[in-house]
Amino acid sequence: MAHHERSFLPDNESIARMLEETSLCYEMAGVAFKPRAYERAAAAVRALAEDVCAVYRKHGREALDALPGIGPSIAQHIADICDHGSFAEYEELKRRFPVAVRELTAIEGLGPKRLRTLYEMFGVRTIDDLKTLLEKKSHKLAGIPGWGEKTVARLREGLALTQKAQGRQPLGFILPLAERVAARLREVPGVREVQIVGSFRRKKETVGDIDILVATSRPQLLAREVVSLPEVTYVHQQGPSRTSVRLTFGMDMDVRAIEPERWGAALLYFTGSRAHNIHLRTYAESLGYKLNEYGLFQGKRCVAVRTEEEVYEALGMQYIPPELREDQGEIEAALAHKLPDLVPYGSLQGDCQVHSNWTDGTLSIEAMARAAYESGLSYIVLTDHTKALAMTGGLDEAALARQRREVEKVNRAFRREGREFRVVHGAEVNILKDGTLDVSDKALARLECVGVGVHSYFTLSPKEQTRRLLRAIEHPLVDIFFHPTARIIGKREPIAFDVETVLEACARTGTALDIDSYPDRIDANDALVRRALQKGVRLVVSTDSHAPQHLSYRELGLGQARRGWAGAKDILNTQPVDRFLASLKRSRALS
DNA sequence: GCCGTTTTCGGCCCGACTGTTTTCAGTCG
Ligand SMILES: Nc1nc2c(ncn2[C@H]2C[C@H](O)[C@@H](COP(=O)(O)OP(=O)(O)OP(=O)(O)O)O2)c(=O)[nH]1
Ligand SMILES: [Mg+2]
Ligand SMILES: [Mg+2]
Ligand SMILES: [Zn+2]
Repeated sequence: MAHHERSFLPDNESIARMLEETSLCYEMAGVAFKPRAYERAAAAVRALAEDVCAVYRKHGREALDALPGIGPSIAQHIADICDHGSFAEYEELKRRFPVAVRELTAIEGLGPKRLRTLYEMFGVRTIDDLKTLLEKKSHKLAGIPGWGEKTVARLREGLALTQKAQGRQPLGFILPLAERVAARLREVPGVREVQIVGSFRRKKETVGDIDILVATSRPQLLAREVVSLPEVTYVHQQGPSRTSVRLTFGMDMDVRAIEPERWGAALLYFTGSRAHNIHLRTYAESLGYKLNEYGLFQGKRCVAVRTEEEVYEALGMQYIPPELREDQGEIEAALAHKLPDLVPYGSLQGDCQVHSNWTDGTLSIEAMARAAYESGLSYIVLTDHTKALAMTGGLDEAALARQRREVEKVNRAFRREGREFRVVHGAEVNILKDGTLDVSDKALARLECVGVGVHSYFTLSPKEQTRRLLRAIEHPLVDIFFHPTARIIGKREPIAFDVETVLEACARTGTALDIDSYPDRIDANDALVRRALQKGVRLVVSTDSHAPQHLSYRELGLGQARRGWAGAKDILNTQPVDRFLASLKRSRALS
């Protein structure tokens, strides 16, 4: 085939969406098992740090086939997408169901089967079509089997609610709200234990809803209390064991009640992920067990239920930390007793990216340092912006020199007080369009730690962007590559570059990759961390704090590091300051 | 369509809530 190479390759997200659409169309068609296969393949594409098309171009179709959940057929489909923008089966399904399946099935209560009826009987292809049908022609639905009055009313409400929904939100922004609701539930009589579970417990970068598990002796009372919480604006469902509601800030909340004795099995179920649960249950079945939220059973006999540890143990596995439960190889690793020792929470000794009011931070260097000290750290790297970021009052070489004297003054104060804390003088230096930096080498050499980041020219071609990043990473005085994709969740797409090449450059030069923990950055994220570790890249965790309350975001960064299978030894700032400094590129070059 | 857990061919997680189809389908967690 004379295949002309497309210059703008589809990104992983759009490929994953095509695979999901295929899955939904097969569900509409009533085909069994293929939907799950396409759904798994979509998840595999999303879990990839590299562009799947780049993998295909570099390593061929076999490399796609080797990915878990992707076999020969879907590998060919992906190859076709990369080469031609689509694949035959997809086009065929879209001809049969020329319907906005993802948008329409996102409506609460509307799934593939009902959508098929709406399309085939009333020609509903879009949300607007559905609105018209429900607003102006709903009499047409009367008398259709399975479309009673209440069903139609629920669909109408579902549509309105879905349009008002906020969508996925950064974990760090929603966590305080979820904790407030959880605290209220702890006050309900009969309640023994309350835990926020689902994607919160797994520390996913964004959360789609709030899932709360409650151990209680009085489930009915709990349900009544849930629906009368002040934050609740709508009740989706209310049964003896599960209540589902919409909250004031546009998120849904699922509360699951369970008998206290069944805590472990229920926690396992409600923590997920769905893919992890399915895999675990399938494996349990192969051993002759049945696993559900009430326990692990052999016939009628309950084999394990009290704790998650018991359940994993009974299945012959190591305990799998929640952050790994994505069906990305953790079950196989746990069976082989080869899970990594994940970096513990609370194990950071320093914060590698902190701003002061010398640029766009809110506090003085000293005040920020004291806040960091109080929060339990023993050092921060002060990383104010440099001059190309004019709107932040970025520092030039002279200002950096003045700032150094201030840093030393603060450090002397800590020493005088006998407090084990120091400010490391660094900067967040801009990578210019051509990969050069906006500060002279002489000034960089005088700093103790230099981080670089992209703050401009976000939309260069992947080739240009890669060349730009390589030049910065290869600079001998650059220690850390900050927020590597520069994405801002909900606001700015990640920059496009050749991930493999850039990570190899980091590994080769000893440049550390940053996990920026600010909630709408989370950059590097889980997928990129995992790929970086496979390439031998070293990491740091930073908060990008501009105010003292941001310092606690470092635990989110650790959560993401854990999701990327990182251990303490992979993260430079789990070390005390001397060893941290000695492990930076600039020091290693000297020794 | 994928995969090796019993199986390279045969099986694919399991349960809650809703509406209305008197026995279950659809949707969702
Ligand atoms: N066994 C099983 N468990 C499921 C299924 N769907 C969801 N769960 C469990 C695992 C999920 O983590 C948990 C909560 O469901 P959610 O839909 O809220 O998903 P989750 O919180 O993982 O992600 P989210 O951020 O809400 O999109 O319920 C399923 O199909 N089967
Ligand atoms: Mg959830
Ligand atoms: Mg949920
Ligand atoms: Zn920055």
